[in-house]
Amino acid sequence: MATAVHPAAAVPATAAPAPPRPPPVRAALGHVPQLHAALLKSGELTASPKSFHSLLEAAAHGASPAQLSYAVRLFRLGPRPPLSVPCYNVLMRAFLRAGHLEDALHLFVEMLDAASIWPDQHTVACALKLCSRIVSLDAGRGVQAYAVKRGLMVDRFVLSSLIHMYASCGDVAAARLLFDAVEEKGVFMWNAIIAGYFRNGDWKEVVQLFKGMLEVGAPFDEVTLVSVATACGRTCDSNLGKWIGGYVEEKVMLGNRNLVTALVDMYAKCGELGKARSLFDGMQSRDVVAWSAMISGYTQADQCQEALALFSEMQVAEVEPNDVTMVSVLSACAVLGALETGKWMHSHIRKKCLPLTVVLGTTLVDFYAKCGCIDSAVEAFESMPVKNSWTWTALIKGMASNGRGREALELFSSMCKASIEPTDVTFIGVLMACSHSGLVEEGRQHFDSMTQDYGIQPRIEHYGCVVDLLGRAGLIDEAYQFIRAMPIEPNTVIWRALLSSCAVQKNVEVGEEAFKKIISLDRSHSGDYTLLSNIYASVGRWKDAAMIRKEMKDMGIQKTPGCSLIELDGVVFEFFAEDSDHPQLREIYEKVEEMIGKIKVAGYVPNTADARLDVDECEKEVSVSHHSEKLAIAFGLMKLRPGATIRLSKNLRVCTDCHSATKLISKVYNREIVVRDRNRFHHFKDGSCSCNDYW
DNA sequence: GTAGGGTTAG
Repeated sequence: MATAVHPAAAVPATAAPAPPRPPPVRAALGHVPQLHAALLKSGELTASPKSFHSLLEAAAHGASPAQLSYAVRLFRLGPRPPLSVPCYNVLMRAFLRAGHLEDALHLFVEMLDAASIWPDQHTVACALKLCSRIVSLDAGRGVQAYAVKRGLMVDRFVLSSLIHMYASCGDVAAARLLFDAVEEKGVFMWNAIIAGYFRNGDWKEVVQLFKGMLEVGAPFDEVTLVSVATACGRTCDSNLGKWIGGYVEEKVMLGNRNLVTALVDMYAKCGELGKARSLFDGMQSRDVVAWSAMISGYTQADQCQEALALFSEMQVAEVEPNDVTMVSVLSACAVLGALETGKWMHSHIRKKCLPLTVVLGTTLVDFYAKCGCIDSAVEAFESMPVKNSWTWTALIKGMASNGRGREALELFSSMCKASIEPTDVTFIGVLMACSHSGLVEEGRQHFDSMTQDYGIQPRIEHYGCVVDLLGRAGLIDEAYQFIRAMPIEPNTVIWRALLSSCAVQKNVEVGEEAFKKIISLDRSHSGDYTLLSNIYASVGRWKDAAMIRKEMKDMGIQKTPGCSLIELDGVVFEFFAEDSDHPQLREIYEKVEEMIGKIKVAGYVPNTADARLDVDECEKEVSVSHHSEKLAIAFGLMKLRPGATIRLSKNLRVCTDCHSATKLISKVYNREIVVRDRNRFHHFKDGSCSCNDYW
């Protein structure tokens, strides 16, 4: 092998001694031109390939575009010694670092074409990185073929880069084959393979791999922990998650913001909101991702008020929210039915020109639909540049729950025409549409078509929709037979759907049967007893009705407290039945009395079937009048500007008494009232409801 | 001479 001879060594001994020169140093950034000039002047630049390489590297290492172009001129124009492979490598790395992928690619091709240049393991590692960046499996395979031909597959940098290339181009299986074949795996390889599974959302495999690492004592670093902690959150593996949390605290890694954010996310997803929050509060600096992680933690844990409160704090801290943050806060608004707050979020999105991504747009559609503003939902839907099956599904479900079944079905057929593949959830929306609008035949057809035309196996939720569809349409026996023929074991949701249909249809026999089934699975749900009792009462079997209520009382089954939410000036107020917490309770009760008095004149007769059990008969009327909805409506009448729509959302289904009362209130007070219950919307106007009393 | 990470919807 030829050895590069330093020109100084070739100088005859008799010649005058050369002045002492500093050894080729890597110049500090910014001193490149001076170094360049010095080397030119001494003649070393062209005489010493090593010096040229150092200068090139010094120039290429700089971060600025000016320095990179300096390096390119040095490389292309010279004066310089003949180019070596390391020089090419230096420039290629610089192109990659600067994100000039095309230039890097051209340089690589140039190397392959040059007669005297043989790309080495450094080049190959670089080229593979390039393939990962441009996500080109084909190019990556080509580079691998070259590496094999040149016997470079023993180099651990080449192997790591190759594993990374396959993993980031989506071929995790190929990455895994290579990975498994390597005996001595370093952190790079472990992180590359973990990142591959991470990218594919294969959280379980990420966790498995890490457990394997711990077993064999493989090395890991903070980046490994970020991926694994995130995966623990997604798989709810709180044991491993806590182990990582403890490790991070012990090893004093809490200064790593990404890692702590991953832990915040992990704790929140494992249900440890308190732990997540204390980590979050202890962070030295919180960027938008950290805030978003904590906010989404609250939203996903159904602590929506906390999510919105934290968003306010984020604004006080002057951290600009991004599209991801807005997704979480809008979902929170959707859950709370906080229309005004959500509208503010929407205008904020517009004002800040945040990108209307598919996810954000879908969240907006869902938000408006869940607030009963179906027209705004349609507007948001139409404004989206890109929609996917989630977007269509959100609107279909929104239409369905707002009682616009026909339109939901039309949307579904437009969706199919647009070649957007429906999913299992889409069909839940379609079946809900049929069920809420009494479209029995269409429902049957869609249910069959789902399996036959789309190969989607019905889940228990789909069966539930069909039971609901048949039962509410009065086809109780068919619904019952349908349940008996189900290939999967019916759960309480299925039997409950049947029971509530029986309550609507006053069917004692099947109702008793459904009740028995429910009790055998879960006897703790107060609503079931109420429904059966109501069925008895509706056919005049008062003794049986009373017996069921006594049974419930004896067993100590508590009614789930009814809760209604109403938003006023961006603040969400919560009302519970017999609420005793509100500062203006007296005025609210007076307003309720006024309301009841006025609607009685219009024909309202209290229905005490849903009254509390622990009061005597004459108090029941008062008890019913203090249902959370009536308190919230009274509050709305007191506080909202005249004529404004009263919107509330509640945790249970609307009871019969509140339903008939609200219809009359809408007429007597000439107000639109929109109530979202746990299943659907009721738009009350002029004494009638959009559900046509079918709910 | 190597790579890499955290937040989002029906």
